[in-house]
Order: sequence, then structure tokens, then C-alpha cells
Amino acid sequence: MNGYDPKAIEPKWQERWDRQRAAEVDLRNDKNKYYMLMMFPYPSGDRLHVGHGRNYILGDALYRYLRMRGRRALNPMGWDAFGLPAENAAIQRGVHPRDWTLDNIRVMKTQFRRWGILYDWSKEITSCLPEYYRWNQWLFLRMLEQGLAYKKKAPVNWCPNDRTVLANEQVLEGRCERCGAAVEQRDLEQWFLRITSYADRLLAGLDDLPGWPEKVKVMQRNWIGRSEGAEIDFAIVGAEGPLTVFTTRPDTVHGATFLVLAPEHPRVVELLATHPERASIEAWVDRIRSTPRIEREGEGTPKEGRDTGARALNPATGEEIPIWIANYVLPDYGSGAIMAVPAHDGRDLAFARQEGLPVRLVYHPEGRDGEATALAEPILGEGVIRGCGDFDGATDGPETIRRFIAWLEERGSGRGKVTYRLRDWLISRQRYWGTPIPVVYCESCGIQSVAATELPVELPYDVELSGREGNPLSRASAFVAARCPRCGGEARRETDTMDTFVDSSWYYLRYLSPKDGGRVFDSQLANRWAPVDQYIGGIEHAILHLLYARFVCRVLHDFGLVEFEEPFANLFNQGMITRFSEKTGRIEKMSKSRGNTVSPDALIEEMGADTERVYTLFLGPPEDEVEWNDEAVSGAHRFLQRLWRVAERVGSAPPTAPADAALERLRHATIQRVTRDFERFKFNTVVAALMELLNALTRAVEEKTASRLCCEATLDTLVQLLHPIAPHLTEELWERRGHVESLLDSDWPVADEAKLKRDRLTLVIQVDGKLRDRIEVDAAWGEREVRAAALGSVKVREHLGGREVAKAVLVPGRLMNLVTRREVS
RNA sequence: GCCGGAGUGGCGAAACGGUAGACGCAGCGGACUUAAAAUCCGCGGCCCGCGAGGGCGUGCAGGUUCGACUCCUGCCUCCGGCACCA
Repeated sequence: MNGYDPKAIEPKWQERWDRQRAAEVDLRNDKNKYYMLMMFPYPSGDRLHVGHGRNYILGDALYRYLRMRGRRALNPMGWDAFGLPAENAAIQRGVHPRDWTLDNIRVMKTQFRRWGILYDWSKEITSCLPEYYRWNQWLFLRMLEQGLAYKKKAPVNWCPNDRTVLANEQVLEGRCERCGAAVEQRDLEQWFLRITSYADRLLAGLDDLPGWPEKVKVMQRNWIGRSEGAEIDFAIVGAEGPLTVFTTRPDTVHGATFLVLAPEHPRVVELLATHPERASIEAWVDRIRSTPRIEREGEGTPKEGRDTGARALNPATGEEIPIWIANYVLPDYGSGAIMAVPAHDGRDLAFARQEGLPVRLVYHPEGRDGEATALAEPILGEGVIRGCGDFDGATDGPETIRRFIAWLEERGSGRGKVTYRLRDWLISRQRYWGTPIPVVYCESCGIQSVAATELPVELPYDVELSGREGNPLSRASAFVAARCPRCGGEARRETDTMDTFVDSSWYYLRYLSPKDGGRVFDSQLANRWAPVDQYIGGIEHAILHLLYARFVCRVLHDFGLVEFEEPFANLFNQGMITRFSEKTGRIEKMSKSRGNTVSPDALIEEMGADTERVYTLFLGPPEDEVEWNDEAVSGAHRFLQRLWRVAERVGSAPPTAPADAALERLRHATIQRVTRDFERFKFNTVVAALMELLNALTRAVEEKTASRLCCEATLDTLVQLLHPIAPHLTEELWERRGHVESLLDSDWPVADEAKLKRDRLTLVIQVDGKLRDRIEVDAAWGEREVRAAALGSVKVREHLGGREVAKAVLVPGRLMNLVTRREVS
């Protein structure tokens, strides 16, 4: 045998796995099925670095483990292939997005292969190909038909850099999630999906997901943002129709001393119609409306407002109160209008003080009477109602709120109402590289769906990608020109494309029948294989992708296409890999832009993919953020080299030797530990346990303390347990040991309880909880015998110092604690 | 501000309420070598002590317990999410 040479071994096994189609699953048999899935990647064109490697290596280790445990594991892979970078590459380098993307996919595939990662490539999907995206269009049309897709003119988030609109979820702190540019507000006609009508189901469903990290569920709950309260109608003096506000505190309606509308509120124009300074106020409204979100909604943003001059009637007091417009009221929450109760709300109080508006107490704090005019802080959660008739004496709490709602409903001036923070999902994008929205505009028939038989609406290949303002598709006249499916007349094709999160909202179902040209997916297979048993991906999708996928799953459920409502039974979020960045001078997430990436190519060249895999998994718990240490990689490499060397020498062990039982015990204990840790995703301690076993085996072989048979059995076990983590090396050793079948098809070792037993063991003796001695005891001994033996120890007697033992606690197999203090009674 | 999560050697970390620091990196000492690399063996929390040994130690302060890194209460620091959501 030669030394350990990963450069020879790794390609050999990669080729063999390819040839054997090692990961291909026949879906007709779903016995013992396990659907595992990595979030499909965007083929970005940047070569994958070791930080990316973590996800894929983690998934592959799980996959191989499942296979060895006898599961029929499905592990497909595909490409989230639409998106802006492809279009930007086209603008910058003149490559067509399609060619650029498909090239990147080829490169990424070879990188996966070099890592020794197994996917069922017969199920591959690529979202930018019409075979896939036609079903996005189909889904859209079904949703349009059901009223779940609609078009409306609304103030939307506009990214001036990417020159497209964004969904709410894609705006982080007022900035574009992709490029970081400050998002502006524009009024545009856009397509939306009605996710809000699923808000309650999406919220309730979270309670049925025990296999999801609590953190993700909390984030989704906050995002959906359910709040209970009431709508209250305020009549406008001298105008038709009431102004409706939403409030969570209908019990403070008597304290509402003015109303405030968002500048976008539809009645602003009407209320300002007769105002003497109408022009200047409208100019102010326009300025607020076009302010970037980050400036308008930032915490430190000063409150600004204008009095409309119009007045409303407080339905509780009958009093006339002014109607204001202010920047601190959000247009797209509740009804875009609030009743201001300065006495009991900090924001209203600040605004009232600034503008000199009146403050009226509803809840009067005990012993601090008549302070309303001097109030510096709002009264929250204390006090008793006064001056409100029948409600007098009530205290702040849900019961009082319920009474007020009942009272408002009785009088017809309000009703209980639940509001969500969640907005409808804006899916229109003014970009080329996405799924065309399949509708046409006809002069006489209006918006018309493209007929199902006309799908897919294919993205034209030849378009001019110049980076100019506006969607390149709208300048592709051959694409825009269409026929109205209803009247046959001339029509204009929709040029908006879909948000790429539409692609990823149902792709896990398409993997099950990727080539089916006749339907979106095979429902029967979907009901047998889905939901996905284990989904793995980054925490950055906690809201965006995972919420959309849960929504679309329910839609498909309601269409009768799947029986389940939750797409992913278990979710695992791996942590990211960090490294010191010369550029920023800090330890940061590994990424090309921060210039702190480590390329796997050189690493694999030098030490092999197995070394990278072992190191990556050994680095720390998979869910934690871990720092890449260039020097520490060699430890993983040394481990594999030592394994190789011991495999070469194992044959030299003697036929019989004294310490077989000890090595056997460790072998079985390791099987138990490793199996448990694989189940818990603790790959780092799996590696540690295997290092310990190897250390023991090496010692036994070197010192000739265990027999050849025993050493070989230990080596075989070690090789099997290590296979999910270092697949190439272990396959090679397994083959050299004379095994014929692939390790993937070998049976996972089972720990033998009997082998774990021992006759004598070392027990720790504590005196008053402090370790004082270790003694050899018979495993069968009970408390009495152990206690006698413990008292036989000189050290123990010294520490007892003649005191009486009040109590002796025996933890079998571990320790005995001798307590001298008496219980205090 | 609200909601999560985390604080353990020089570093990455481990530890069903039961011997804190397994495993590894870096370091130190030694073997092999003309030498170096590679490899192998040994040491390694802090303090006192020549030593045997003893004391202290898991962010801080308390509590529960025979026994607490682990459970409870209060605080500090860091990280993440949300944030004028009425």
C-alpha cells in the first residue's frame, strides 16, 4: 500500500458514484421514505467557497447516514436560476443571462462533485427554463381565477438601484434586501398575491411545527403581527361617510382628542378641498409621500403634521375634534387612520404637545389627580376610568376592552376587529430575467388571462439589456404585441415578471415529477413523499421564502392538489462560517465582497475533500456560527492520515491479546454515541468520538494489546461510522478490507448492550460534594458495599475528619457523595 | 424600547442535575534525524507548595439541591430579529 493519497482516491469514487447513480431514487416505492432537502442555490457565478461548503457537506453527511440506516432517502438538487445578478452580468459583460446562468450551473455541479456530494440528478430542476416556469404561470392563473392574485395601484417600495419594486419582506430597515439602496415610495399598478387572507392560518399553523426552530416561528409570528382591537367610525362634520380608524384601545375612545390620517389616506384630497392653504399643504403631503421609507419611518424621524381644518365627531363624547395629517401614521396598517389618545399613547402625546392639542384622561392614576395638562408620560396600564358614565371605576384590562367593543357595536359606531401587520405579497418585478406574468391588456376587454393552452409565455431570448430605466421586455415589441384571447383583437402583453420567490415557493413538489409536461406536479407522489421530512437552509430565509412557501402550500391544498398544509415538517438552520476580513478588519461572514473567502480548490488539491469535510463538520455545532481557522485544518488531515496508517498496520496485531474487552467496550460505546449524535445533528462530537476511537485503536495496534480480529472489527466499525463525513477515504479502506458492496449499502453498526457492561469500575468519592478520591469497586455492589469501601479510603477518612456521615448518595456507575452536614430542620 | 440566543483554558469547543475542560488547534519539553520537515511520546485553567497535597474556578450577585456550566430570580456584556404597527 502507498500512503494516503486523496488525489488518487477521490476522483475514483466520485466516478463510481456517478456511474452507479448512487443517489437515484425510484419514487414509485415510498416504503421507509425520507425526503430531505437543501434550499436550492442561486447559481451566482462566484465560485463556491468553504463557507458555502458547510451547507452541502452537512446535508450530504445526513444523507449518507440516512442511507446507511436503511432509509429510502431522496436528496434532490436544482437551481433557483432567475434573478437580478444574471441580468447585471449581461449588462456589465455582454453575456446573455440564460447562457451565463447555465454556465454557472455547470461549474457549480463540478464543485459539488469534487466535495463528494451525492444528489439525485434525475430530479434536477432549473427554474429559468420554460419547463419549470410555465407552472409558475399556471399557478398564477389559478390564483387569478380564485381572486388570490390581483392588480392594484398602491404606494409601493421602489429600489432606485435595481429599478424595480420590492415586496415588503424585501425591505430591511428601509433598504433594498439585495443591494442596500434606500427604498423610495412610488404609486404604481402592481400584481399582488393575497397572502393576507391566509394570515390566520399561517399563524395558527406555526403551533403545529414542533420540528421548527423556535426562533424562526417567533420571527414569523412577529412578521404576521396579529393584533386584536376595534374599528371605530368617526362622522365627519359636513361630509358624507364616516372615517374609520383601527385601535387596540377602544376603551380609551373618550380620550380621543383628534384624528390623524396617513398622507396617503384616500380622503386627504377631499378634506383639504376647501382649505385656504390647500396648495401648500398638498405640497407638504407630496413631499412626505415621496420620502424614502428609511427617512420617513426611522426612529429618530421628527413627527410632522398639518391640520386639515376638517372636524370629526367623537362617537363617545359627541365632541368635535380636529382631523390632522401626519407622517407618523402608516398608510398600509389598519385603516391608515388613527384616533389620537395623547393621555394613553406616547406617540400621540408627543404630537399633541408639539402641536398644542388637548389631552384628556380616561384612566385616572390613583393619587395623581388633575395632572392631564402637565402629563409628561402617557398613563399606561394603571388608573381607573372616570367621566365615562357606566364605565366609571373600570380598570385597564382585556375585560374593559371587551365591554367597550360591545358598547360600540350596540351603538353602531364600531366593531371588534383583528388586524395583521402582514401585507399582500407584491410579486411584480420590472426586470427581464424572471417568469413573465401571463396576462394581456386588451383595449376593449381589459385584463385577460393567457389561455392555459398558450402556456408557457416564453421569455424572448433576444432583448436589449442596456441597463436603462424600465423593463427591457417592454421594449421587445415582438413580445409585447399580442392577441386578446377573448375578442382576438390587438392586445399588449404584460411585461412585469414574477418575484423569484414564486419559483421557490413550490419547487420541492416539482422535484417529485420534474419532467411531467402535463401538470404542475404529480399529486399522488406529492402526497406520498411530501411534506419534506427535513429541510436545511440558512436563517436568512426565516421569513421571506419560508412564509411564501407555507402560503403557497395552503393554496395548493385548497386547490385540492396536496393533502397537507405545511410543506416542511422539520427545519434546520445551519450557522454561517466566518473569517477575519482584511478589508473590514473584523471577523465576518465569509463572502466574496468582504474578501475573506477560502477556496476549496487549493484545499482539496493539497489535502483532499475528505479533509475539508471532516474539518468543516468538526469546527463546531452545525447550528452555530463558527470561525474558519486555516491552521486547524491540518488536524483533520492528520486524523485521516492516522486512520490510513492504522489500516495498513492492523494486520500485524497478534492473534490473541489481553485488552480485547476494553477495545470492544469502546467500540460499542462509540457506536452508541455516534448514532445518538447523528440523530441530534451533532456532527462535531461525532468526529470527536471517532478520533477517540482511532486513538485507542492506534494504541492497541502499536502496543499489541488487542487481537487482530478485535482490531479489524474496530477498524471496520470506525470506517462505517466515519463514512457520512469522509466518504472517499472510507469507501477506499472498506474496499481494501475486502468488502464488496458500497458502504452506502452496508448496515449501520448496532451497539451491543452486553459489550458495554463491565465487572469493575472506578467510582468517584465526594465528601460534601467535593471530589476526594477514586476507588475501584465491583459493578454489582450496592450502596452498603460502596459506602464501606469508600470509608476504607485514607483520603476520604481524612476529609471526614471524624464527622459522622449523615447521608450517602450513590449515583450508580459514577460517584458516591458522603454528606456530613445534617439537614436543617 | 420589545422579542429571541449566547457568555467555559491562549483559541475552536465538550459535558442525561453527578469527576468541568473530552476531541482538536496553537504552545512547551522529549524521542527519531547530520539537520529540518514529517511522525511518535509527554506536559498543559489560575493561585500556594520542592513535593505529597490544598484552595479557587464555567459573565456578575443571590437562590434551589447531598451535588449546579446545566434549574430559578435579578443584573452586566455581546450577537440576531422587529421597531412611530395605533
